[in-house]
Amino acid sequence: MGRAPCCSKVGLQRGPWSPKEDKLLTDYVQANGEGQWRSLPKKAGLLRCGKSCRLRWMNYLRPGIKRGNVTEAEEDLIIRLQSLLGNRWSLIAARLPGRTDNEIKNHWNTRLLKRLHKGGIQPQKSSTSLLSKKSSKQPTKKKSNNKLPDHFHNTTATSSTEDVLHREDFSGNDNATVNMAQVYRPKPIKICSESAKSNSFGSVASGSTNKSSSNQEEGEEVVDKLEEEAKTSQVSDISWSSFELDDQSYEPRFEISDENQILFYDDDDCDLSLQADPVSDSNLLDKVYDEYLRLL
DNA sequence: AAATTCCACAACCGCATCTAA
DNA sequence: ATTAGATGCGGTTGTGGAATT
Repeated sequence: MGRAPCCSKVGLQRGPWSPKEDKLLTDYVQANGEGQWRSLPKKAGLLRCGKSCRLRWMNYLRPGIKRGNVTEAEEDLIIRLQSLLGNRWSLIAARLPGRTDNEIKNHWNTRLLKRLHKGGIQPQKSSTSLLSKKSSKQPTKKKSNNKLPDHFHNTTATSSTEDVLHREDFSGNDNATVNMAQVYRPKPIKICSESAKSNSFGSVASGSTNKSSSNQEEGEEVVDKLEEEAKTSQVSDISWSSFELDDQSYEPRFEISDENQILFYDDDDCDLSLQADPVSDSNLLDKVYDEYLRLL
């Protein structure tokens, strides 16, 4: 079904926001909260379209937004997540506290992409992400997932064997820009075999970006295998720290720390000190996976 | 110093998805 | 089941400043 424009553009202000407009919007949202974007401009005395207001608030005025100075750790995380998720900028942004999807997207398009190309690397597009099975057109958007508890936002379909990757709750935690790229809250992640072996520039170059269908199918097999085991009441026996496929053992690119944080790490060439802490709660992964299964 | 090109980023646009009537 | 409004997302464009010629 087609849609009419979100608002009539007649008489509306466009282009860069003035400080006065910013203040009007900030004051209104602080007083009334987010939402109702369509009616907000009128109520706030702004000659802007609701979409524009939402974008301005989300990307620039919202408290806790970090601007500029993207650290190497953050860049590395962006690259890894992009190789894993494709151009799901909102998902990637959710793992970088204070960063917005727009900023990450811009950073990727203007810097990281060029850097990768310079290195002869062909980053994968959205349609070829390791977690993409369907079309490249917004394959995993499931808005209902936002109704899940904050710490367990599921950003993909949960009613089938689709790829699953959970959004974490990072509110109030601002540690991810230090030396360690941190991801908060363990999220059940269906791991493709190749994704488990890839990371950053090197791994992107090593072939995870040009995944053949067979490799993708391999990853899906792993996912299916995990689910199959879970269905046969062997959940507690599933180890998320490693798994096997065709007599080969694949190590994940992350571990879950005792602070419920997922820590990405490299195996050789990473200079980001992304060392994994030992998992102190041996049942944590099973609990997380249980929670994931309940959602299914 | 002026003109041109490059670059980074803010903002816009169209569409997908959710939700309520 | 259908429809329309609201929201969110990703791709793309416009623009101002920096760098280069």
